[in-house]
Amino acid sequence: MVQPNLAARETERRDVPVPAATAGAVDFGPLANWIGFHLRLAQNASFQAFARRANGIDLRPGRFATLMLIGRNPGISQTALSRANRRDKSSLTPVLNDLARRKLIKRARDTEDRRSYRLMLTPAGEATLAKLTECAKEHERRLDELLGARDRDRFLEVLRRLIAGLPARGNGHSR
Amino acid sequence: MVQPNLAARETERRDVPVPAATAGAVDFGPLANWIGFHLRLAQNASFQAFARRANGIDLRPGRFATLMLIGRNPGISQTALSRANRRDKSSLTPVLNDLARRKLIKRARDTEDRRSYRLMLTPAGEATLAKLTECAKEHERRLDELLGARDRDRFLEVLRRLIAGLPARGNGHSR
DNA sequence: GCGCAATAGTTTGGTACAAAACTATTCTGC
DNA sequence: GCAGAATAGTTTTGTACCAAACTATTGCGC
Repeated sequence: MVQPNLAARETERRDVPVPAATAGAVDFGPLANWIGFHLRLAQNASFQAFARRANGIDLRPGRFATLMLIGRNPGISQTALSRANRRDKSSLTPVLNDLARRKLIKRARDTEDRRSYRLMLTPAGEATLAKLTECAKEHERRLDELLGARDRDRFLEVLRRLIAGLPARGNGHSR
Repeated sequence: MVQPNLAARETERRDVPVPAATAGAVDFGPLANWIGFHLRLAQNASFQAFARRANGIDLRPGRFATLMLIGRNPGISQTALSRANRRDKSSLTPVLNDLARRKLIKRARDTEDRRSYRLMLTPAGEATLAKLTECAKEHERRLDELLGARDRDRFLEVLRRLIAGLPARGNGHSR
């Protein structure tokens, strides 16, 4: 807990004015109780744990939601997908290019509105999605272990409240 | 509940053989109940809400934690800081360069170990930190409104459990 | 002392994202 | 029908991050 001085090892060192920082403990100040900070850490930890689990597969968690949304909504447009996934549509272009290059999705021009694409999974995409879904289920099971089923539900509900209640980019007043 | 103003206004388009995707509702499948997905959305929303609030100031939320940790731990080294902030040390270099360029922090070589720097705030850095802290307090108050004080505490506790329980990069045994 | 492992920080290369400017197509008012 | 607004997607630019390779300094074994 409280540090033995690493200075004392040597013979008498000079009385250096070392603050706690250099030793073990770091003072987080108000950070220690702030939601935002912990949200970042938790999201990060969850993301990395999932990525580690899905390591055998060639896709990272960011792509997973994309694949799932396409699989569940065949024919969806890029704009609708980007809204559902809460990512800017411009972020989607390179992701979809990559997924198409790997033959996991197909992009067909909409015959009625030739501006849009209609996205859908290829059989290979379905298979990859199934594998990732399995990884995600295990991941969620791990989270359930950590949280317990009852806490988990409340936790999810609170997350939803935050998501709905905080003004996202254009939210609050559409222009 | 959460019915963002999608383009649902003009739902009655022509009699296109449209799957649900193109119209208003998107099927999220299992995503709708997965913690990881909602963590990402919540973190994102919180981050953006904070950034919006701190708009007058020239610093974004990423820098805020850095400044706070330096302010609370004067003389801290870059490595210790990166560990506390859970960011790779290489990410820190450009951030600190920028903060130093703006005269918000000072970097002094440690006289006893000339490899390390000892970081501390300048008076301008203290002032900026104070302003940001005020923004963060308001932000947290907003979160409290959304969550209620009781839920908030449980929520924070659950976040901590996640952070501690999920294997971070090198985690499992820190030295 | 001398070499070698460990440590502090930087550099390089790559990924993921957003915002704004751009192209192509469709819709609306008249 | 045609000018201009709206919409779908792409490109460009800039930020934040990580991981691995690198430099400089320190500590360790002998």
